[in-house]
Amino acid sequence: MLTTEEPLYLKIRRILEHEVRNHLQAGQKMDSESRLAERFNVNRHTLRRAVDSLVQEGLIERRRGVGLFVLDPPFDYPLEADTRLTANLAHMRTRGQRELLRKFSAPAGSPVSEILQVSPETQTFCLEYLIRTEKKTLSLASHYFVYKPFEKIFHEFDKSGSLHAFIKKHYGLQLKRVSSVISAGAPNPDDATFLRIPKTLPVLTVRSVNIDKATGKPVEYVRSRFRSDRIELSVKF
Amino acid sequence: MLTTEEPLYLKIRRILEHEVRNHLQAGQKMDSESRLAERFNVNRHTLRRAVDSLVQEGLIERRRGVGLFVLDPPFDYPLEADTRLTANLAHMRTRGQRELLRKFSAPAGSPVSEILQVSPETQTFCLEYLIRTEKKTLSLASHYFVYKPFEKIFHEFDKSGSLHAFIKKHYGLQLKRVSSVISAGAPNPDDATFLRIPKTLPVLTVRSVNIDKATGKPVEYVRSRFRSDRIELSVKF
DNA sequence: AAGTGGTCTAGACCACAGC
DNA sequence: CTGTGGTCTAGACCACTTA
Repeated sequence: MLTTEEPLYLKIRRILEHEVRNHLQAGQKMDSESRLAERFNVNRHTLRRAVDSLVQEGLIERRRGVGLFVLDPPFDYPLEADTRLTANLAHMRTRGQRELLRKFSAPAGSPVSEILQVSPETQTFCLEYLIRTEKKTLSLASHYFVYKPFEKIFHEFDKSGSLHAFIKKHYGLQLKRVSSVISAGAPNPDDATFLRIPKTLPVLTVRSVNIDKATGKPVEYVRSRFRSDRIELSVKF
Repeated sequence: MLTTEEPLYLKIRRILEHEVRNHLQAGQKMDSESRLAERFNVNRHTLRRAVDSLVQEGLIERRRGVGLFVLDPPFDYPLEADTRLTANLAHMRTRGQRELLRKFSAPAGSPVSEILQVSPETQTFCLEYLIRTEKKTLSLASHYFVYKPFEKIFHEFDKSGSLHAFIKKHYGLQLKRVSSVISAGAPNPDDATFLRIPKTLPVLTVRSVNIDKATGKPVEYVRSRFRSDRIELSVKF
């Protein structure tokens, strides 16, 4: 079937890559593997190999039982950080819209309970936001509080205003960030999906604790995950 | 043939990886794919998939028409999530020995010249250190200075003391860090080699500028790259 | 229940390197 | 020539997601 030519799966790969980059939108669902195999008149294994290489390069994503999906193109994967946005770590300002992704309530569990200094069984809740500019996803922020006195936040806070302003207004507490810990690593699957990035692109994770200025007690635990291709963090001294 | 277990090719992969890492020498020829498939009682395609992943990780190499060969570096592949050290970003202290890797002198060039506020042709030099504890590599630090008044550092400074103390003693300058920018990404090939990490493990990069406290002029530019599996950064407020 | 991606088998032919 | 890795096909069953 071949005559010292380019392998079939590479040809298909190039066609698919072109379509993904130029004609499909990020997040869009693609044809299924069977359908694509039919279309190119190849065995599904051959088609699969082409898809493998696109997945490997982070252009598309497989979701088991669901289908193939286009990821955000890592076009702005530049050597230099000139196109990258800089988030100010001290104020944790990321210019961008905030969109509530999900909120849920659960027992504190292992990492959160120590940080908020409560027992692991204590009910807590979490507000999770996606931050983006225009159509570009930037980061994911998870805010943890103990449920007990702060349920008003869980039930009444809407994204429009400032979270800390809401807390000051309803609880009279002024929050203060005491420390942040910065790490880097592969995203967990959920985060990768929401941030629309391949699992090969690292995320910058910032974990910080906000205390009540008056009592010094921890009130809020924030875990933010930034796309490392679009965000860098700056610290002033 | 399967019972909700680990896929066959992953089991085989683990066995092969163990053999390659522990029982085979670098450069050694391995059994052929057919022979290995026979040995594990699997189809050649299944065996091939196991081999694929080892090739992918750079442990072995395929030579068409010849065979499989073990490659040189049996890099350790650690997932040391909880054993991570924390470096204090404010003082940039990383507990560990510092070892001079290389030093060189060259025109400032594109990124350095703007930061040190000199022309790109201005001669500068760089001291590069590897930081580690015991046998564990932690980070890589590159210190840039303009050559003009600071050549004494280049020629006389030895690793034993503190760099900033040396500068204060010989130049009467007190350095002050003004800002740091933190980013994450894949390591460049050189850095990966010195840090002894695979290209898939992200590094945390901190770029900071130290100015002369008196004049406010930039004196030193430091670029540090930390293994993201062993180091996280902490910032106090 | 239907459709999707994930794994595995069986067999075939090819291009390449070395004897 | 023989043996190697590289590609391709055909068909099967599985686990997972969604409706």
